[in-house]
Amino acid sequence: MSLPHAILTALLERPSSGLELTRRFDKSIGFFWPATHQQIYRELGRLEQAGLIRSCPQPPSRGRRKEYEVLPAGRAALLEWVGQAQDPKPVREPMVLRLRAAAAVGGRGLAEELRRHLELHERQLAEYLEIERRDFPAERLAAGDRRPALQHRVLRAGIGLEQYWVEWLTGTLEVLGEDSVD
Amino acid sequence: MSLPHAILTALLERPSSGLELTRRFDKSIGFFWPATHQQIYRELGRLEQAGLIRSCPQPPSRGRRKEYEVLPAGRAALLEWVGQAQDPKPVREPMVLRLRAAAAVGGRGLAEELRRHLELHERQLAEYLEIERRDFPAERLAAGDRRPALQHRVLRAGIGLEQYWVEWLTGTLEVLGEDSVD
DNA sequence: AGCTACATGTAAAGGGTTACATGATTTT
DNA sequence: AAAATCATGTAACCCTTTACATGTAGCT
Repeated sequence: MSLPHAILTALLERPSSGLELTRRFDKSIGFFWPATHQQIYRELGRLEQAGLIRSCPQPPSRGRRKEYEVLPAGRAALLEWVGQAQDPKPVREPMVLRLRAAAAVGGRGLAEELRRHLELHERQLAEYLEIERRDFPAERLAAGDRRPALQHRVLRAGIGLEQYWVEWLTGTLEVLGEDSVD
Repeated sequence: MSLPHAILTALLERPSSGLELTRRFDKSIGFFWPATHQQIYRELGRLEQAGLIRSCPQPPSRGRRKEYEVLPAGRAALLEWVGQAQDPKPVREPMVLRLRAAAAVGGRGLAEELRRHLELHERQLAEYLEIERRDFPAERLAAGDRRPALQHRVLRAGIGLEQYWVEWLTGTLEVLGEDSVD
């Protein structure tokens, strides 16, 4: 049940239409919870029916822009969700599986894939670092108000994860390169 | 399409019945691709129909143990999958979302949740390190044959990820603790 | 009027999760 | 024989993914 709460958070940060939300997801919240426009429209409908958000009172029609904002009940629901006990989502990482499969059956093409992934993760890392430079310059970090500090921790989670994969992939390529893989 | 290949890998390492596979998943492959017995039985049926595995020729009946082994076609399919181009799975991490929601709406209960997750990740890390001590003692690492080295990289992925979450959660708790969170 | 971009939505397929159902085997 | 346990399997639900469909607005 993360998507509806991700949407509530995004709408609290700024009221938006469905497509606008989709685009904002693509470059911020979506880093930790990606969603397509289909998912977002469906959830917007449910959230509105549940009375947690509302669309601006306009005659609704198919192709017309609908702007949503969070109602007090939505804010309350989000606040409750924040403190709920929820176990961490289990990891699902196919690349690691493929390495294990390669250990069992051999794998000629794997090194190339590892290099490709390394490049993808390096690119994502660079994007995160660029956002950090732009949104969290040194002086703001010293200021000590809580909100930017928390948002910075969110970004830091992404940075650290990408750094980790870069490191792991590099080390794995070294091991793989030590002798030819049949 | 990772689950069928995870199962093929496990069956190559050792032919097993469905329930046995489920238990083995719980303590090795499942660390990177968890699966319940329902998923596993469903996939075993599909893999058998596809001619990638076979069950020992016994009169099949509902409650009787069925042992599966990989056929040559299955090994070939796995080998092909290993080298295929597949983008990394996008991250989905609710805890990071919750932190971002807390930045927007406040969050009294979050610190407790962060501490609970910290403990869970510390426990998982300890389990991985125990496995490493048991299965990859120093002398085997020096030997230089490839297969254990690759399997060690798999375990190392888990260790590094858990270490990372421990570090991130610790740092986040510090930021959160600097002042009270409303 | 036709074209393009914008915006919302529907449909179908597949995987994961949870709860439940049933047959076989072992234990008491 | 009853109970507990092992083992396989069904069913329903939800979420995600992909492809497609429809309506609106602005421009030429």
